[in-house]
Amino acid sequence: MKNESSHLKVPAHELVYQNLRERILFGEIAPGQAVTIKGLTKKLHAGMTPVREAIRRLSAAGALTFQGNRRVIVPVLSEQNLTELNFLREKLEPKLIMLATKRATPADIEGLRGIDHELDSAITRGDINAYLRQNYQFHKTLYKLADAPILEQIADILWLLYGPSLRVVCGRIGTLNLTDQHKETLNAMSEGDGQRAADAIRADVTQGIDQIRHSMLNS
Amino acid sequence: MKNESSHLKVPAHELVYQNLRERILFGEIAPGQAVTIKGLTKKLHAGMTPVREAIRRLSAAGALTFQGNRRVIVPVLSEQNLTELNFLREKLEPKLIMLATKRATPADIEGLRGIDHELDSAITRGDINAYLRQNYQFHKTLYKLADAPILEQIADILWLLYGPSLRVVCGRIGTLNLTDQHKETLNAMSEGDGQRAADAIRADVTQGIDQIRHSMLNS
DNA sequence: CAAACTAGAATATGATCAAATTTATTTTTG
DNA sequence: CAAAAATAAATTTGATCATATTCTAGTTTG
Repeated sequence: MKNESSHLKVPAHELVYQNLRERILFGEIAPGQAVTIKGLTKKLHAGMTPVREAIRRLSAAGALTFQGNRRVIVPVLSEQNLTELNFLREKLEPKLIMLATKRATPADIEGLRGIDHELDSAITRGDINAYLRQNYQFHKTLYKLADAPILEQIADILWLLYGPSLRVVCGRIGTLNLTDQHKETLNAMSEGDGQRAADAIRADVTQGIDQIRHSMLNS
Repeated sequence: MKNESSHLKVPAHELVYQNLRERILFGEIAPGQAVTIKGLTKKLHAGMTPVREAIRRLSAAGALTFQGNRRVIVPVLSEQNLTELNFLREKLEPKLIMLATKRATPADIEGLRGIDHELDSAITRGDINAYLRQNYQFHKTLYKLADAPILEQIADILWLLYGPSLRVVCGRIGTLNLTDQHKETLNAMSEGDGQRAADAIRADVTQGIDQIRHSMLNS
């Protein structure tokens, strides 16, 4: 007899990982800020081993970097880093959208509209945290629809590199100046026009990176 | 004072990571094969914590995957995975070559010719292990020349996904049927013709993936 | 100014406990 | 009775922690 899908016990190291990942992804730990093992064990009420493993996973993804000695920080993006990120996201996201468009059901698209609506609401409320989470959620949902595990894996990694800086930008310029191409993307998707959806998302990506780049210049 | 070696203090977890990474990258641990913590502690004469951390890092990169329960294996690529890998490598490698071409000195190109020569030698000797290492070395050297850390990071991850299967192919068809576009790449580079170098490397990439795909079909 | 000291953080070990797989044993059933 | 199924014991492996050791950086002191 197998134990059905009853109680799936999630190990501590996994929980710590997810917790820390979100803190980084949504800018709770700012770029440049150090992360210590001791500090996390206290903050997260976890043992040393789980924290250690979570840090290793995130540094393997580039979300944390070793600073020479034994210090670990959330990396600060350089101008060149942004160019590289833009290059990759500009190729990846349109591809993922095209795959997603082929597979999306009307219900899927409806779900995406719901997320986008929450996103708009967060923008008008000026709720940065909700904006970041909904924006991520929108893209992440598309990745899952695309059903392309390796592309999704890489896209996730890129988001970990790019997310923290997005928070910095929003903290600086607020949410009101933010725009997105999600409506156009969704309209194209519901017509099954993958190419147009891809173009829209490419604009969305580049716009996001440019906003970070611009914000970095006058800082 | 530090008495003995003024060498850099490389932590055990780093050594274990590098060791395990190479074992996976060059197919010493075949796709589908399981990796256990206890097993590695014995084989590598290391403690549990370092082994554990190395496994986390590699599974964060996708070089190891959790198989439901608590079993960890080197993943077996599906047809679709190969398509995704090809898509990414086909974008990445040409870009890296173009960047490398801009920065390469004659000495750099000479070094690459040396590696390529070793590679040819390995092919004619039928030395699969040397072939895999020199082939990786060739590309890795180009990545470093490009001086684009994020692109390099992603390229490294892709290599971890694709390397193990390359070994399987070579074990099946030997090295004699292998070809590469490295000569053409190097000639183009030394003329500063990044576009031509990019085209050559794109052919190299696609050819490599196709060889895996073909080998997978009749297995 | 530099050598010695010190505090704190990271690294590493091995023990312990829990979960899962394997093997052995018993029970059921055709 | 033998084959299959179910159960129980044994073994392996993973998760976590407490503890010891090693480094690093900062401070004191000669």
